[in-house]
Amino acid sequence: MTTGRATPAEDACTNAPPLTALSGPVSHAVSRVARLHRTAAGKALKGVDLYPGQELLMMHLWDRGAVRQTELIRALDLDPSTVTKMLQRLEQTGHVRRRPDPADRRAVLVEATDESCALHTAVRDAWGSLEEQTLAGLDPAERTELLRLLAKVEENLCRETADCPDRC
Amino acid sequence: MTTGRATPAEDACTNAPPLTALSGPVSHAVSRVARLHRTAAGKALKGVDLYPGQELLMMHLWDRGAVRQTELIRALDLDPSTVTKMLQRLEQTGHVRRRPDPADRRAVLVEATDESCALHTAVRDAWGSLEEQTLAGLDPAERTELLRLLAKVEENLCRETADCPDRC
DNA sequence: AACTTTACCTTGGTCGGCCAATTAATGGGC
DNA sequence: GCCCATTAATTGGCCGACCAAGGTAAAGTT
Repeated sequence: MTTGRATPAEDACTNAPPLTALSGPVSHAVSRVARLHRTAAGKALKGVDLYPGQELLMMHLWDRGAVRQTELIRALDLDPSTVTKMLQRLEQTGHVRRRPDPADRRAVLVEATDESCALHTAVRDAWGSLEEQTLAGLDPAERTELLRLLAKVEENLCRETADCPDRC
Repeated sequence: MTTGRATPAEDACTNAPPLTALSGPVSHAVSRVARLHRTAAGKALKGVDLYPGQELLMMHLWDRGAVRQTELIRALDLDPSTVTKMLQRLEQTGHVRRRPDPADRRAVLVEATDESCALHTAVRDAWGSLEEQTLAGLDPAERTELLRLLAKVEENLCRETADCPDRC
């Protein structure tokens, strides 16, 4: 099998019977949709001085006020180091302020700056239109069905991964 | 409003009426599912010497044999620079080989190395079980429905973003 | 009180992604 | 034949995300 020529693309490896797009249709779809969605979010947030991902953190701060970093880590389900670095950048761009927690000298309290509040509505609108764009052409029944199925999938992935002590 | 205590979390900003989780339910769900899915893929690929994202590129190479980089860029819908860097790393780890395209001196032909073919089935199995884990508890009708809705969403995001000259 | 464990955060490194700008080769119009 | 637009890749810089290790402070044990 090493010397035969066959069709140019075939037998590159073992004479593989199946093909990419069929091996995990939903998995592939999730990947693509996620990246497209993130890109779209990035564009929607273009004029807001926020990078995709930061808006979720800011939303949480706008909603909950001053919180300690651990809370963000749990709420956004991110790695601690990720949050640290995001906050460093957000602090540098003036969207966030950090101060030591008087009640626990290990902890840090984080809150949105007053200036950042100007972005609040802009972000809300951006996410609104993003949601609308995402769901265009889906009737209400389909939307709730999609949400239900995604929730189920999320639970599947979360449970089996088993790194969610309390979120599930 | 600076001195009042109110509820601890409220009025951090404008007295915002709505709240994070409600602003874009599907968008949030997509984000979370995507990250969980990616993490799960990473774990499944842990013993395979591949990082999440690389497996899709390799799958394409295994399926199609030697292709030029442009084809990967279009097939995976990634930025050219992303593909370049991924290939540099994959080349360094010995999974991929690059050689100049004799027909076009600008282009580069990429193909999976023979060694990488050992991973072929492992990756296929990993994605198979990942797919199964993702869809656990969904009956066939729900699966096809999910797939259909995701395709619709993908088209929405792809069309409006309008950076897909031919893919849509 | 002294020791051990646990919790909170940071640092350094690596990857996948994007954008902007560059180089090099091809191809079309004239 | 010559110039110019197009296409193929690369480089550098940035961000989100992860892991592994480290340092400090709090809580629990004995």
